[in-house]
Amino acid sequence: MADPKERFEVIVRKLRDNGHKITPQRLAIVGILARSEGHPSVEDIHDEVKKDFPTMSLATVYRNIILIKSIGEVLELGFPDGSNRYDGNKPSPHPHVICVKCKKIVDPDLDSLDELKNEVAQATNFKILNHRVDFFGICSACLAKE
Amino acid sequence: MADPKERFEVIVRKLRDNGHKITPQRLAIVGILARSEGHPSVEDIHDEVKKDFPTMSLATVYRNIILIKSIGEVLELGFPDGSNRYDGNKPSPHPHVICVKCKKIVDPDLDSLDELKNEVAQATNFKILNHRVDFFGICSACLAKE
DNA sequence: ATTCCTGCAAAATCTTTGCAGCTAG
DNA sequence: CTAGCTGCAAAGATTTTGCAGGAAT
Repeated sequence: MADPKERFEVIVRKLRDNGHKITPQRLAIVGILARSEGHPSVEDIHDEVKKDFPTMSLATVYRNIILIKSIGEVLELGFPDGSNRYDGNKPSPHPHVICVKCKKIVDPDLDSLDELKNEVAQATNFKILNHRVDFFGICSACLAKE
Repeated sequence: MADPKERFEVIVRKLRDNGHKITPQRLAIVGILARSEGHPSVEDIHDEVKKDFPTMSLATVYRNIILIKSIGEVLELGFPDGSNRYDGNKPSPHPHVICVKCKKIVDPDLDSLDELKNEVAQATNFKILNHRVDFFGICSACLAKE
């Protein structure tokens, strides 16, 4: 996991460099994304930020997430059930392993991924720009409970 | 690509075996899914089916897709932009390669995928049940146009 | 000072549900 | 017959937008 403080500073600098204003609400949202503990949903972020800004509206959370997505500093993970989760700690595409029981999300280190990407490029003649690689299963803790 | 006729029969039989009624509307939807030409969206399916059943409602398309998903005979692909596409021709999870320019979707054969899956299981101690592997890029045709 | 941002509420999507009538088995 | 299916319309859920006041630079 990247250092949240460092991520926070990187994102804030990038926002500033792109001419966006640094408001307290925005900073609060960036702070949560920089940590991205547990890959929060929009609602999670809203709830969290309301502790400090009780009047914060959902719309503002959405608008800031769109903004931060647009500068490439948060990764959006849409799931089959329609829910979205966010990762601003490690915003470049990386594989996820999701427990279908407890919803825990793990970020594994995978050596074979580059190999797979090369194989795809070769097999299809595409220029690969991006990817989304997720595995669904049951984590060891939930397996033990059965 | 699997033979659409064969896929059609497999799906219909499975519906029948599970005690679902075989209505003309249902057959029309199954027929489109069995082909899944171009990985259609709900709207695509609705438009297509309306040629034969002008009164067909969107709700019926949704309900049948949910039903056919529940028997595991169609794969739902949700995309970052919120749109869903369907594949009833090859309903088990498989990698996709999507052209971000022309939206073409290609199904590559990838040898390294099993290897990757094993690596994931080993690295995380998860029991892997399912996966979603998509690559985004630019196809050779669109590359040539630039 | 100006431009951008925020909060609120309304709008826009997309998907699901309730219900009455109809149809396959 | 009768359980399940369809069409319609209304309701839900989630995300986006318009606008007026307010804040950052």
